[in-house]
Parts: sequence; C-alpha cells; structure tokens
Amino acid sequence: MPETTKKHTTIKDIAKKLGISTSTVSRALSDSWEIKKETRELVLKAAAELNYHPNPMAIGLVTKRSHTIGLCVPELVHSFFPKIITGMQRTLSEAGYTILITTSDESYETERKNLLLLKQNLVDGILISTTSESHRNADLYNEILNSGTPIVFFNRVCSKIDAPKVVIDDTRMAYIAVKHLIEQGYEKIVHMAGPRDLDLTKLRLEGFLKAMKESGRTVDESSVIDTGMFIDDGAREMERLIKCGAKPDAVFAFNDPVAIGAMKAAKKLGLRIPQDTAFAGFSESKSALIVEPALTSVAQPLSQMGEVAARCIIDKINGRDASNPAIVLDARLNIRDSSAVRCQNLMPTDM
Amino acid sequence: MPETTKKHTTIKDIAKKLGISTSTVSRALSDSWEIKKETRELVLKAAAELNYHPNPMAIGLVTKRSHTIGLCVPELVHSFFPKIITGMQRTLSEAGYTILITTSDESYETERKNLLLLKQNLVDGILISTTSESHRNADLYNEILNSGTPIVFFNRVCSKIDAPKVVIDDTRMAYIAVKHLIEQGYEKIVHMAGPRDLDLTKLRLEGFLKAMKESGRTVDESSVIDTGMFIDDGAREMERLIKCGAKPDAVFAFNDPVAIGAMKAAKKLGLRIPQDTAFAGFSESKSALIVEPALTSVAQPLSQMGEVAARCIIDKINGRDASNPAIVLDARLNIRDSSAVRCQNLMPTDM
DNA sequence: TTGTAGGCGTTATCAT
DNA sequence: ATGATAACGCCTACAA
Repeated sequence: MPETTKKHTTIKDIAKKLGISTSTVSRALSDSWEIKKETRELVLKAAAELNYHPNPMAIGLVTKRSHTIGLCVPELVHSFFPKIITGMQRTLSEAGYTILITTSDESYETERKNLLLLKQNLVDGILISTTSESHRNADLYNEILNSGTPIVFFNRVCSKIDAPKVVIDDTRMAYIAVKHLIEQGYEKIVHMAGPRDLDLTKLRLEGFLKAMKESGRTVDESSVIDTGMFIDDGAREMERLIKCGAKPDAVFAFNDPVAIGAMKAAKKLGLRIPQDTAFAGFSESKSALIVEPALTSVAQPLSQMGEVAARCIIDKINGRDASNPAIVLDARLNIRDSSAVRCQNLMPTDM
Repeated sequence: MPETTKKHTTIKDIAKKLGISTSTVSRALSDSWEIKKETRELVLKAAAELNYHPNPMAIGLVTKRSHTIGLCVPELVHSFFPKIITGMQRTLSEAGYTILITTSDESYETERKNLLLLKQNLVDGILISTTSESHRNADLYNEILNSGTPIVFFNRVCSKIDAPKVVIDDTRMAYIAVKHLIEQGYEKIVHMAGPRDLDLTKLRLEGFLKAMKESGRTVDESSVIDTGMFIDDGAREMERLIKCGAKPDAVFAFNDPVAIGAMKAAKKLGLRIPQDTAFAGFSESKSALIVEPALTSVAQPLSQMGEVAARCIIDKINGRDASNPAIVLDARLNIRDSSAVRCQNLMPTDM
C-alpha cells in the first residue's frame, strides 16, 4: 500500500535548495527584469529538477486573476458550438487560459445561474452566446460588466449591451441565400424563421425580406413562418403547409435542422427535391451532407469565430482595446442538390 | 465613467459588521457544529446582505481542494460526448463541482498534455475517455493516480489501469446486433471494426465473432475489416468491397459514422437497402435517424453514463469506496429500416 | 461557544 | 540584484 499524497514543491523548496529568498525565486520564475541572468537560470534548473509547478490558486489569490474564462453556450450536442469552442480552446490555452464551460439549454434562467456561477468562480472574462430570451438577462450582463468582468458576445448576441460582439452578417447571408433561390427560378418562397426573440432570426428575416422585395415579390403573412429550432419543428410546419394546400416552391430556413425537417416532410409526402421544392438552411451542419439530397446552407467560419472571440476577451482582460467593436466575419453559401439540379457537392467546411 | 472594480466582500467584512471574529464567521458559514444557532443565523443574514460569496481560491489554497473536475474526451463535435457531459454536469454541479473540459483530438500526445494541464490546475479528480492509443499513456495514468488524484474511465477505458470504469457491455451488444442480422436472414456479414488498438473495438469484434461462430458461420479474413472512425472510412471500404466483387449481405460497423459511410457508398453504387445489403451501427447518433433508410444501431445510456461516472469520481475524491469497480450499464439495440423490412422506426434516444 | 494566531503558496512593497 | 515582510481570503488548531 504505497503512500500516495506527495506534497507539491513550492518556491520555498526551490529557495531553500538554492539558499536564496523566495522573492528572488518568484522574480526569476516570472522572468522579471530585475534579476541576474545567472540566478534565473539557476532557479529554472532547480525548478525543473524539483518538478515545480506554480499553484494557480495561490497566484490567483494575490493577483486576483484566475486565468480562467467562463463560457456560456445554449447547448453542446449540435457540433455547432463545439466547433467554435475548438477555436477558443486553441487560442486561450496558448495564452495560458483555461475554460469553464456551461450550457444554458436555451433557458435564460439557466443562463442566469450559469453566469452567477462563473462569477463566483472568479473567471477573468466571459464568452457568451445567448439564449432566445437574452434580453431578460440584460440587467445581469450589465451588472457583470460593471463589476469589472469583461464579456464578449459571439454568434448570438444581445444587441442592447455595450460589449464586443463577434458575428457574421446574418442579414447579408440570408439575402444571398434567398437571392440564390430566386435565381434558380423558384417562385413561391417561404421563410421558416425560428423563434422571434433571437437577434439573429430577426437579422436573417431582414435578409429574406430584402431579397424578396428587391425582386419585386410580395411578401404576405404566409411567407414567413414562426418555428422552433429543431428538426421536428421544420417537419411539422412543412406538413401543415402542404396539407393546407400552401405548398411552397422553395423553403429558406433560419437553420439546418428546421430545413432538414421540412425537407424530410416534403419527401415523405412525395415531393421531388429540388424539382418540386427547394430547400436551403443556415449554419451548415454535418447533417447537411448526410441528408439526401445534400442541403444548401450558409457555412460559418466557426473555429475562426472562436479564435476571434477568444482574442477579444483576452484583450479586454488586459485592458487593451477599450472599444466595443462588432466584428463581422465572412461566411459563404454552399450550394448543393437541395436547391440546384446541377452543382458541385461541396464537402462540409468550417467556413 | 463609472468606477467599475468593486471589491468583493470577505468574511472580514462580515466579522467587522457583526463585531465578531472571522473564525466565528467561517464556522457559521461552513455550518460547523460548534456554533450557536443564533450567531449562525446572524452571520447568514449579514452575508446575504453584503452579497458575500466565498473566494474559491482562498478556500482551495488552504483546503487543497479546487472543487474542480478535469475532463478529457477525444472530441466534442459528434454529440456523443456532449450527451455524456450533460449528465456529468448535472451531477457535478449539484455537488458543487465545476468541470474543466479538454479534448485530445484522438491524439495520445494531446491527451498527455491535457492531463498534465489538468494536474497543474489542481483538479480534484479526472474523468477520461481515452484515445485509441491510450496504452501509451498508461504510465501517466498511474503516475497521476499515485500522486493522489483519482481517475475514472468511461466509455473508452484503459483496461490495464486499476481504476473505476463506467462502460456498457460492448461484446454483448455487438453480439446482439450481429445476431439480429443473422436472424434477418443475411448470409455474408462483414464487420467494419475500426482501429484495432481501442479496447472497445476489440470487445465489439469479440461479440461479432461469437455471434458468427454460434450460428456456425466461418469467419475468414475478409469478414473483419480494419477501418478508421469516420464516414469517409466506411464509404471507402464499402466501395472497395463492392468493386472487388466481395459485396456483403450485411455490414455491422463498430460505430455509426462508418456504418453511414458504408451505406451511402452502397446506395451510390445502386444497392437497395436492406434488400441487397443491410447495415447496423453502434452508439446511436442523431445521424442514424437522418440518414435514409434510418440506421439500426446500439443505443447507449449516455447521460446516465455521465452521471454514474461523476458520482463515482466524487466518491473517490471523498475517500469512500476504495474499490475500483467496472460498472456496466444497460444498452439497447434499436432496429430500423437499414436492417429490417418492417419495423417500428424508433425515435433517437439517450438509451 | 468564541477568539487568537499561524499558515496555505504566491506576489508586491519596501528596504538593503 | 536580493531579502524581509506583509498581504491575498480563508481555515483550523489551540486557547479561553
């Protein structure tokens, strides 16, 4: 039965071994300018020999920095946020930060709890993609900001808050997608718009309306359909449309799951895709390529979005960049079989 | 321009306000038995009024517990691990723990780095699902265990290590899946086996072999095919099989992506499913239901697996349960159109 | 039941 | 360039 809990080596151990003071060790380790090159090397060597690792809690206690970033995303199971997180992790870990991940499950109350939890854990900054009811937490966002903890919004932002935001041009990309459908010759185009209270659905709706109006089409109530966010929601609405005789020529959904659901329903009811009805989604998911036919969708630079947001929060923490820019990343419409008879069948992409 | 960085309230503030000592406050807050009921309530009230929150770093520094659990998973983008994490988060956060998530990207070297990072961050325990080369890190696992940090393996375990493991009965479930294919009347069944060096692929292979032998079939070299882990890998192998005239009647893949890839290749080459060839996967993914026909697959109780693993690591940390059990959870074969002409088309499930 | 004092591992402020 | 010494916020003997 081996005795397990070895003590960790501390700067004291190093100091003792070298016969110098802990302050000197500390300075050597933190690469201070006021230190003799020799002694620093001596310390570094001793540290390596003793397998020294600084105690982040002790450091945090005195510096009041945890080197931890809090992350709050709606969910993790759709590969969308994980791809963003990949980029964040790369950037943050390079900068010596660690990530605390929380999920809000699309509930603003859970989001609230999570933010409080993160604050209590003394994170140095918060990266957040909001729920569809973020406005209800606006007070909390501001409280956190006022308490000195920077926040950076990404993907799903709260427009009311004065903080950096990393996004794509939702309106423009929606416009491009709808324009594409129009150019393909589809006449009756409907938009499955998702939950109204998400900033990003409003923006995508705007793009839809702009494209429609620009091509001289009338947009009546039946052209824009409120939906949920998931496959079933899309399927249900599509079935309803078809059964009540309002079959559209083309569907532009605010996200992929809804587009896929709608497409499945259409197929089930015997429609040919894209001849009878075309489909386009948003935020290209892996499923966009698994489904048949492959789904036209707007691809976002997800891991880049993560990197940029991470860089942004680091700058905020370090007090550089007092401005609160809205950073807009480039996105791309990937056209596939669901909306065009002949097309290159693009591989999925992070872009 | 509002001054932002307010100081946090500490037990000192509470003590001062109440004219008592910090130790009393500390005891009241930690609900010590040696405290008068009155004073505790007084302290609690004052704490609430002053909006007191304990500083986890200070606590950690003295108690040598971070109340943080390190998590190391191969990846996050396939919804498999996120579903497990959901269960973990619920259990751990209820117990006052916070999770540090790292991803190894299927690289044992990255896994190594992550484990070291977690150790340096003084996590109280580690939950890990290994890469396909985990045996290479066996020394590190043991080193960590010996240093006093408990580890619990889940899903993908390292059999050589003496630590708790949370798994399903891979062999048995593979056996059941193959048995199903046999019962459906398929003759020439091949197994797409994944990377050899994963414990779990070995176990699933065993199940395949057992079912085949039990039904008196010969299993030659061509029946078991080494593959990668992704859609493309399955597609490539299936195409190769068909083109070299070795078309199987049924394919049992060690995971869903490979099964889906194989199925897509078969469809592309004109085979009817399940008439010409049947397919079954493992670890039911959302894609299993999106693909057409829907894919027969073994469903695992993912969030439960997370909960159990979490409970397990907490017990280890608290020193209860010195044993290192291998906990086996129930799984289920969900039969769908890819392997049976008539069947209920089950909804996806965490089970 | 409460208070006093020391220490957890590190940085920061003084001296030297 | 280096060393004492005092924090940081909290816990925990030990004393009262």
